[in-house]
Amino acid sequence: MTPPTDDGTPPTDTEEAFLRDYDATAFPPLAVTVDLVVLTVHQDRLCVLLVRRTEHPHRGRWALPGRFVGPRQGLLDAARTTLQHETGLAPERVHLEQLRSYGDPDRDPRMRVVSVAYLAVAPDLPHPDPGPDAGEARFWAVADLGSGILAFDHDLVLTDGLERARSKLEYTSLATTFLEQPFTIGDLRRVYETVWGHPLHPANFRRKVLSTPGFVHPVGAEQSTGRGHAELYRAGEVTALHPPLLRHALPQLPRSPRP
Amino acid sequence: MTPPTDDGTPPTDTEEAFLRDYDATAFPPLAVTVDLVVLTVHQDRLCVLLVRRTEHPHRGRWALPGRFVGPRQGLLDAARTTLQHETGLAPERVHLEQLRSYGDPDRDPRMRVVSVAYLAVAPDLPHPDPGPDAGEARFWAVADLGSGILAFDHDLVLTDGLERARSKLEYTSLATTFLEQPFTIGDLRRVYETVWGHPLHPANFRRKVLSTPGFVHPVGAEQSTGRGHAELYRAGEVTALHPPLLRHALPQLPRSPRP
DNA sequence: TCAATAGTGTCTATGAGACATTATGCA
DNA sequence: TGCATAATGTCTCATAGACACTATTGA
Repeated sequence: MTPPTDDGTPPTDTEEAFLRDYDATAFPPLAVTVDLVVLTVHQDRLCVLLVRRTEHPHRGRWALPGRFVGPRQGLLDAARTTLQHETGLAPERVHLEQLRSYGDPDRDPRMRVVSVAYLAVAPDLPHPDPGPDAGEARFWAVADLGSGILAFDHDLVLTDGLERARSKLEYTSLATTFLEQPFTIGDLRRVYETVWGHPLHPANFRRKVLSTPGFVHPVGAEQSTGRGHAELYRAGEVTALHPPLLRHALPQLPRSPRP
Repeated sequence: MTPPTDDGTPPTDTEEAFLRDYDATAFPPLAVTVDLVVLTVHQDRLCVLLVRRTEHPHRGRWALPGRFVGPRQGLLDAARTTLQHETGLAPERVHLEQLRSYGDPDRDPRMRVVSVAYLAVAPDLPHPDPGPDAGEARFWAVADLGSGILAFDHDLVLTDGLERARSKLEYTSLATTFLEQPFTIGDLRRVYETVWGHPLHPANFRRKVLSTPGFVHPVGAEQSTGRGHAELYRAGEVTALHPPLLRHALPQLPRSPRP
């Protein structure tokens, strides 16, 4: 890391003197924000939380929820605050991880803004409940969003977030965070089918999930709503799946009618 | 994204007027840096590029190479510039990807600094060649670095970079970027063994690599240095490996002597 | 001649993929 | 009664993992 190009300050001897004389305001103005890709599955549709911008720039357009990072605030703190503010969800029920950062010099017309994006996965909300002063916020089905709709470079951020989520279903137990607990194997399979966008073979999916140690555990009860019966499970303690459940597998063929 | 808390500016009507009156200097001072985890394999050892700091803070300690991002500079540009400055490597021979960002408010004693870390993988250099005015820079074997050695939070950044590299060997063709081309299957196996830190079964490794379409292609020549003979290969066009080469596999058992 | 590595062949156990079948509860 | 889903069982094929064996070169 090279020192900043502040001019005229001769090198000092001790680190304390260096820091005392350090002129941080000599840097060109720059801001750091966090932006969130909050995903959920609602009625077998993959949905993302969007907010309508009430201020310039891009006033009136839809954008990912986000905020400026406070002067003494950590990045994850800022992401958690945004999540709480926009959804009201208890933080322990939401998966939250850093996605990547976006720093194109012209991505924000106001000034140089570097955005650290986070991916959040939440269970389906009874009411998608934005906070009191959060303005208009709602979940949109990802399939209904064309390109060029979102403000700033949020189309790109959303694309990266979706790919991260789809990829993490393969080798982690992320899918369980889309669900309320307890859930059935069929519920879990529908999460995979919805996020990946293609049907899976029910019998083989069930066998793979139950043969992966620590993925799910039975709670010893059954659900009798819906068709037939279904045993209930809770999420296991494992986060990394060995072996992984790979995409591009198990297209469900229509069954030929029996004679 | 909420608007900045600039006080006293009444809402304007058009986006142009808003941007004209926008006071970016009202933000608290903050800087963005890039830091690089540059990995290579030298003499069957996994090595990382470190530079000795010539300025406060942490003067005299070793750190990951990095720099402040220029006011009109993209993040990847800043990472490429740092790589060129510290190694003199042609950028097309180096794999470079964003790792993650670090934003603890106290990670730099000078001011609030958010660092965007990048992971670079380079082939073994004949001379680890730092630039003209780059100061002291050299590759260190990762195994020789204890914890608490590096400046700032670079121990954490290095740990994350190593895990990313180890993980990407499993499901991408990243390993080939550690090698000069052409290379032998044994060279490729030694990269895996060095980065993962445990021996692999030579015969099965060879079969897996050659049965993964697009991973490597034979160049139609043989190498006769070293023991025996070895066919030469170049990296294929594939970046994602299907199926992946999983870690935690193939410990090489010592062969019992034949009677 | 020996040692070390490259490369080939083969056996077995496991698991993926496909499909059949039965059980259960709702319309 | 019919249908959709849950759940179980079974068959086949591909491959991982292990190991034996030969070939080739340098010490």
